Amino acid sequence: MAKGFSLMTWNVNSVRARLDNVLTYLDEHEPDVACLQETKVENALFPRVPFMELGYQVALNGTKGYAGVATLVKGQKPVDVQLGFAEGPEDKHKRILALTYEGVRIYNLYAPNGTALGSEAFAYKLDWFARLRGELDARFGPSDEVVLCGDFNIARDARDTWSVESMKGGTHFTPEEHAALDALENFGLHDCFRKFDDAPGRFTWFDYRGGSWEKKHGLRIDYVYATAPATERCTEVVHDWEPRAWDEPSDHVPVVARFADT
DNA sequence: ATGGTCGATGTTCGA
Repeated sequence: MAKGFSLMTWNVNSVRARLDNVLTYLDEHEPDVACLQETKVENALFPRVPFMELGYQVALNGTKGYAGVATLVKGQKPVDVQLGFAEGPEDKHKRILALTYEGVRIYNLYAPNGTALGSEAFAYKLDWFARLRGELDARFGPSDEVVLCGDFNIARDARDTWSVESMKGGTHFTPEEHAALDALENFGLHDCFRKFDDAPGRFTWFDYRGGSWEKKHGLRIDYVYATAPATERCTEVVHDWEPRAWDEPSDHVPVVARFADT
């Protein structure tokens, strides 16, 4: 018997710049676990107190001014916290934080952006996904309850772009990135949102530039992936566009999933 | 038309 819970993932693009928005959202929605990406702050300067006042305990993997993830757990101490990859060279960009909640291993992920085709950063992105698949192989089986959520910086298929044409020549929609995501899925992971909704245009990110939000020109790059037993427990995944319309928004929207009792 | 707007940092960079 494991208790049901709600899981939010949100790339907040600086937790300090977005503090009021994030606190407002957590206060209204009270997710049991909240995975934040792009916190852009070293651990010592993370604003722990206002989250603790909302009842959250905080697990941090941040660095100065760039990238960084944080996982907030409501009313419980974070269990079996892992920062970065389990093995091999350090994840120096601070993009991974895993913990266990109600029997589920929850990975909070901020995949590398990739910057430009042919760049070192693009090669690093592909290698990062390969290492992630390797870690799953080494530590879990597809019958374990594992959830990977966060900003994957890849649009999975044409429905997840506002225009395939606009993606040409850039990152986030290349054969190499799709192969990397396929390899991850082939471990035995399911795209939970697509269990409930197969429509195009269900975006999670809208560029600050060029009036993308007003035109609804976005991408779906934030995901909740789960192994089969966890996917069976998943009863809902919502992309909440409301905070994208608030003042001083993140360019990403929160994604909230619900997992049932077992 | 290779633009544009953020955030952290420092007079650019990554996204």
